[in-house]
Amino acid sequence: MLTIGKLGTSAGVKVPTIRYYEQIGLLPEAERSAGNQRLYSRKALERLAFIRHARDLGFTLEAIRDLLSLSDKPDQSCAAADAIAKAQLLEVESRLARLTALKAELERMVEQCAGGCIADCRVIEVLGDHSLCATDHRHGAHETAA
Amino acid sequence: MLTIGKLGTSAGVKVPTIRYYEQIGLLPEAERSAGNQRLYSRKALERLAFIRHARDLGFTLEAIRDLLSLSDKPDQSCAAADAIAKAQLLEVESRLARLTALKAELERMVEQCAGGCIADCRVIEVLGDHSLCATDHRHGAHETAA
DNA sequence: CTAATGTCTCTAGCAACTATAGCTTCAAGA
DNA sequence: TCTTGAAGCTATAGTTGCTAGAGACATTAG
Repeated sequence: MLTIGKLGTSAGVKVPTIRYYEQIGLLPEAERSAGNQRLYSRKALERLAFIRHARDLGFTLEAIRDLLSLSDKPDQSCAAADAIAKAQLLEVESRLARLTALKAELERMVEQCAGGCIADCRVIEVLGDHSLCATDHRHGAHETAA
Repeated sequence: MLTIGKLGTSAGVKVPTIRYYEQIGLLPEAERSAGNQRLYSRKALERLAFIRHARDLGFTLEAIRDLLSLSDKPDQSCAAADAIAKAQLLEVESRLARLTALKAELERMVEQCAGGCIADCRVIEVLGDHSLCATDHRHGAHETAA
C-alpha cells in the first residue's frame, strides 16, 4: 500500500490534487491507516494514472468521470468512449484552428511594429481597431484546458 | 452617451462583463444618469473594444491592463507594448505545439478504436497506459485563455 | 527521544467570467 | 396618465481545476 505522497510521485500528481479528486468523487474514498492516513492500492495508482493521462490529453474532469465509469464496465460497447474521444478531438481541432489564426495575427502585429513611440505603435493601433486585422478571430471559443 | 446595454452590443461584450471590468478597475467608473444608470462615451466604447479585441487575441486581463496604460502614454517608447505582444506570441506558439501533439495522439486513439466492447477499446487502453503513446504530451503547460 | 518530514482537515484564493435574487428605472403603448 | 415589460442596479455565489495556507497529528531517521 502506498501513502498519498508515494502515490502522487508515482502518478505524477500533486498530493493536494489527489485529495481534491477524492473530494469531488473522481477517486473513491481511500482506505485509512491506524493513524488516519490514506493508503492506496495498485489499482488506485492505475486509476490515478488514467486520470492524469486523460488530463494531459486535455479531457475535462467531467469527461474523465464518464470515461472512468465506462472503463469499469468492460462488457459494454465502447461507442460512448469513442464518442467522448472524438468530441475531445474536435475540441482540440477547433482550438488549434483558432490559435493558428491568433498566431498569424500576433505575428503581423509584432512584425509591423517599427519600434518607435506608442503613438505610432502598430501593436496598440491594431488592438484598438479590429478592421486592421487580416483574419476573423472574433468571439472565439475561450478555453480552459490544454 | 450610451447605456450599458448599447455599449455591450456595440462592443460585443456582455453587460455583466462590462460591470466586472469596471469592478476590477479595467474600465474607469462610468458616469451615472439621474436614475443611477451607467452612461458611456465614445471613448469608453473604444476602450472596451480594445479590451475585447485583446481578449480575442488571448491576452490576459493583466496584460491588457498594461497595454491600456501604455496606450494612454503616446509619447513613450513602444518597446514595452512590443514585449507584451511578443510574449503573447510565444505563449500562443507553445500552446499550438502542445495542441498539435495532443491532436496527433487523439487521432491515433480514435483511429485505433475498432468499435468493439470496452474491454478491447483502444481509447480506454491508451488512456490507462501512457507508454502506448507516440508523443510526449506529459505535464504540459495547462492554459487558461484562448 | 527528538526533530524533521509527511499527513490530516478546513478554508480561501486564482482567472475571467456567469448566474441568480430582488430591487429600481426607463420607454412605449393603451 | 397609467401600466407593463424590458433594461438597469447591487450583491452574492457558482464555475473549472486546481493551489496555498494555517494549525494539528503521524511517522520515521538518527
